[in-house]
Amino acid sequence: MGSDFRARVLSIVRRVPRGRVTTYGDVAVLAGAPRAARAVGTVMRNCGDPRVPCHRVIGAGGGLGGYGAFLHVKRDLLRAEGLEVGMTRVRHFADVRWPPAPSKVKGRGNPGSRRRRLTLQKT
DNA sequence: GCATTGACTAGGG
DNA sequence: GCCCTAGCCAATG
Repeated sequence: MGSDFRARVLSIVRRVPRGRVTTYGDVAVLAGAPRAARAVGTVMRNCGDPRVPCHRVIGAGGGLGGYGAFLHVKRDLLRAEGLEVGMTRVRHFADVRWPPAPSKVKGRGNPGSRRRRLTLQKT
């Protein structure tokens, strides 16, 4: 395997149960790189593994994200799994999200929580 | 080995 | 609620 990160990401995505979805950021966290959400997208693009349900990986907030030139296919696949998908968003996102948000665990290191101080530094 | 790109994310307007 | 900006990481040229 080229990169351990890539294999790890694929492993996690494979564990996503049918009828559920996860975000690039979540996969990145599970992969051990909470800031590598973008890299996760890169891995997905070159998943190279048909058994990896890369279509279950969507963007933060329920956005479909991307699927090359077959975004409509991704939308259809999610709908086929019983999910309500809008034009560019997945409905009931919080309900179908995976993994289920732990209530006891508070140490949730969100990716890029506060990387920037202010955007008004233009002066 | 450096520079650019991309299926990302959150904040601010 | 949509558009733009800033930062991070891995892959590709």
